[in-house]
Amino acid sequence: MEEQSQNELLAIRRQKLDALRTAGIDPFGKAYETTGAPGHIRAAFAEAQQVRTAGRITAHRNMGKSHFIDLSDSTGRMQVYLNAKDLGAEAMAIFDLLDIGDFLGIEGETFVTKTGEPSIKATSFTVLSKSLRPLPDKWHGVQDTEIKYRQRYLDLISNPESMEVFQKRIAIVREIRRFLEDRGFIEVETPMMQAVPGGAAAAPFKTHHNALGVDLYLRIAPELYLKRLLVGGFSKVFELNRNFRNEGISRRHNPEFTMLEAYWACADFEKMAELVEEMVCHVAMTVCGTLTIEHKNSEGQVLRTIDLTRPWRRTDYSDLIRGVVPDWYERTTEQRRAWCIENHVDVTHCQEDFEITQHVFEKLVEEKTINPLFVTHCPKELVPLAKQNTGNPSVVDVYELVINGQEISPGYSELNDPDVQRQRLEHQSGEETQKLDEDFLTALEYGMPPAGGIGIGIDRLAMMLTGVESIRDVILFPHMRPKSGT
RNA sequence: GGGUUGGUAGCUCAAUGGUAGAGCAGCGCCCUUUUAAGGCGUUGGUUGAGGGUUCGAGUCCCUCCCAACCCA
Repeated sequence: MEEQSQNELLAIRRQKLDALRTAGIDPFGKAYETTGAPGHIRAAFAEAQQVRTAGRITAHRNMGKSHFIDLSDSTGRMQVYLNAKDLGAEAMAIFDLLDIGDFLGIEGETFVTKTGEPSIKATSFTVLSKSLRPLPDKWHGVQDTEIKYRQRYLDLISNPESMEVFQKRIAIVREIRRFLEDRGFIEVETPMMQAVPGGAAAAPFKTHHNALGVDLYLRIAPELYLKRLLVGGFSKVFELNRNFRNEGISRRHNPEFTMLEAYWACADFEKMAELVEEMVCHVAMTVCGTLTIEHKNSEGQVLRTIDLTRPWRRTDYSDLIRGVVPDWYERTTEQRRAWCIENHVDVTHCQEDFEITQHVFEKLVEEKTINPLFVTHCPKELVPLAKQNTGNPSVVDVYELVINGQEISPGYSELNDPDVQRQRLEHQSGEETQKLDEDFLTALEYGMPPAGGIGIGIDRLAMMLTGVESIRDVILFPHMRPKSGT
């Protein structure tokens, strides 16, 4: 409060607030019926219509006895024309107490100005909410990344391109749900607080339930619960919600992120690959209107173009490795290590063979793959929850979908042999291991149908489809270190 | 955790170690079809925080905080 009274801009707005109250106007008004949102009226514009709309004042062009303002919300903007003759001196005195940022309801008739702008000629206005702080620069918007992320509302108000990205993300999620429901998948909700954080190998967030006196973990994946539902008789299920991983924060990682997992009884990883291919193309067409996605830099130059045209490439994991180092699988561990050091792929001494190979894959295949690529038959150590290949038990029947240099989606033929599943979970090796969920193994013993399963990182999918380079740009409120003293 | 870059007015940005500036916003005046409206005038700063060097620090040095990017 002290800080506020020191700032002239805030003090002036508070003076106007008081003046509104003195004039008998409630600066924080009540419900206001409209005939449409600003953007909708503009999009379906017709002249000489009586309309009521409401929005935030985002621009003010003062011509003396007449004024133009823009009213905006997430639907867009609509210009309103106000003049002293129509509104009267009393109303104009109230109007003088308004600022950019205030919420205003207006009633009037639509017309087109002589410059061709669809407008509403106001016959009355209603103060809906006073803004006590000035908005960011009307032309440049918010550029400071810290403000964009910490005060996302300011980013949404002043940067239309940010609003557009989030509208697209929302549409992507909606279209995925629609797509799956159209194909008979049922959306379910499974625990986010789990006694054993299973289904993936990642550090969990720990919490405590007081009444039960037990530690619980925020889920790192819903997989083991969705498979219990396959046991329970659901044959097509999905869950589209948050996972939590207590790991690093980066351009590609947020501690909480959105994941789609879907399971289809009696299907396999190849059928799931088909499904994902169809789904991503459906989403791209409905949300972006194209299968050609351009990623541009801040100057508007195209950095890369992603072509989602079907069919997508499917290639064996080992063939991709051989594409990089033809005699990779004929080499000894030490020879592989030596190759990595020569080629600037970081390896450590505690890493096992499959991990070294995986590093080569990530650096020299994954990061360089822009167009969709299904990488099939990965080493079994990487995927303990998938069925082993009958012809080659060292690999599993899975795909890993790579687009835009990132893993977007894994798909498995799900392992449903309880004994093999126990063994695979108990004999995991390497850096990452999963905990044993005994009840999950019990469920498998009751019998789980063969099934295909997929996961899709929704944030990364949204990044790919909207052309942004940071996961923070597709998450409304990305995690930041709390600011001390505030 | 390590490295690089940055933090200056409400916002967007300037400023060889030598009086902290501009545009927008704000405030005042003019203007009844503008749209980054225009014209004239004008207010606004503990330069992220704290130390140090110096006659003098936004600028150089140290510590810390926050952020972005790269690496682990």
